[in-house]
Amino acid sequence: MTLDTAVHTHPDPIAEPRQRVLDAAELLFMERGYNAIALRDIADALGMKQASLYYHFPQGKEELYVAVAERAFARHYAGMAAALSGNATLEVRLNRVAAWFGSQPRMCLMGMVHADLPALHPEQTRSVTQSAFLGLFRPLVEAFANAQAQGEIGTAEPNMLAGAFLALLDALSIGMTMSHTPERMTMAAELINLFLNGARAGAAHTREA
Amino acid sequence: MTLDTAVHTHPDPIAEPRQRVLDAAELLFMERGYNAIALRDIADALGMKQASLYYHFPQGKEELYVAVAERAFARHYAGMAAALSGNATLEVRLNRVAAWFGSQPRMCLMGMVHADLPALHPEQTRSVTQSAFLGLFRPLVEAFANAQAQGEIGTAEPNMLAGAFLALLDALSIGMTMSHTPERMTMAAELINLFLNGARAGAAHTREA
DNA sequence: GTCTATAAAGGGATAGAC
DNA sequence: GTCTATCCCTTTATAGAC
Repeated sequence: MTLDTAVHTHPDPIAEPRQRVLDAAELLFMERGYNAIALRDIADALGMKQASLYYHFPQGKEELYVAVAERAFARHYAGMAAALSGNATLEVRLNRVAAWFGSQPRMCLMGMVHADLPALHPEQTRSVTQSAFLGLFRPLVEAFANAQAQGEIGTAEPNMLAGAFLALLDALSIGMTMSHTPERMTMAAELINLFLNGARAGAAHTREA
Repeated sequence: MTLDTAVHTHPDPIAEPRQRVLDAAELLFMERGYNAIALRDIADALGMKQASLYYHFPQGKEELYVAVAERAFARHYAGMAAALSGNATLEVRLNRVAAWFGSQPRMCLMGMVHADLPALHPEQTRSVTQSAFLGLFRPLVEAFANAQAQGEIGTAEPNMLAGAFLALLDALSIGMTMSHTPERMTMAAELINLFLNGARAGAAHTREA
């Protein structure tokens, strides 16, 4: 399966510099958020002047941010599909997802939903939200629903499981940034282990029964 | 136990208007982040002019933000202590924590760490981080370590458990904002149930053994 | 304690040369 | 494709009247 995604299907000579801009912008936007980053910061990272960015993204900052987000979620759509494919157990799949997520530029999902999306025009907010749903949330929901059908885990709401799992992945990248990480993948595996044991055992929202 | 915290020990006639400013600022800062909120927004919410804020917080925006954060974490310090006190099971305690957290103004912890703290001067970053640690993180770490000593849960790293639990609480408030909530506390209880089952079962970071 | 007025800086965006 | 120059709006912050 072609994991290098649908982004550069043919090495369009006009599309390549655009990717360089997106790369630099993604690092900054995803690291510190839409409001914290000035176009000037991105231009500096590229060794160019702020005004030059308007050649590549005539609509300015918001267009650039949306393009960054859409591209990132498209990449995740492919990466998640690969991570969740095949006949492996849910545990193996989730560890693949964590590995994929960790291999990507840091993305603070919670911060994005909380602070970035509200700063965009409503239509853009909708679009980016949809991409995030398709790229990250839905694949997980389906994986959990699948595992339930196989009896691998209990009957907890798949939407909740997906949300909780994404929250843990999100926290993991932050925890890594802060604490002097005791081997990233070790902690990911421990977290997944914890999560899966919970999903296997409990399930239904009744515990007083 | 006096849960109305150590904030207004004596109704200082000079401290009250300050609290009103902090209240308005907290709602906005914690809801959308440091960079997204202008002093003007806060002044508007208070029905006053932007310049007037400098009477209460002469050092300006950063001082105001830090004061908001410190006060919020001090409140959490008290609220968490109350929620985790007594002889109840860990499950009851964690549900009390979730209830407490849900009763407070929304605070996007992940977004804060990710986007707000880096925008402050290093010394302030340190101070706020410390308050967050004391108010939220450490109490949970101790609760988990305690539960482990009692054999209530397995031997997973308490730091990791606390981080994961906070991440879930964080995601819960966001999930509530987005999806048309199927009863907030129900979902909290389900999440805690899942989390606890995981903590009870697994524990050690060895699963291939 | 709050206001008006204004300085000073920052950041998004446009025009036009090269 | 990138630059310089500039416009203009927003935001932080200060000065001083009331």
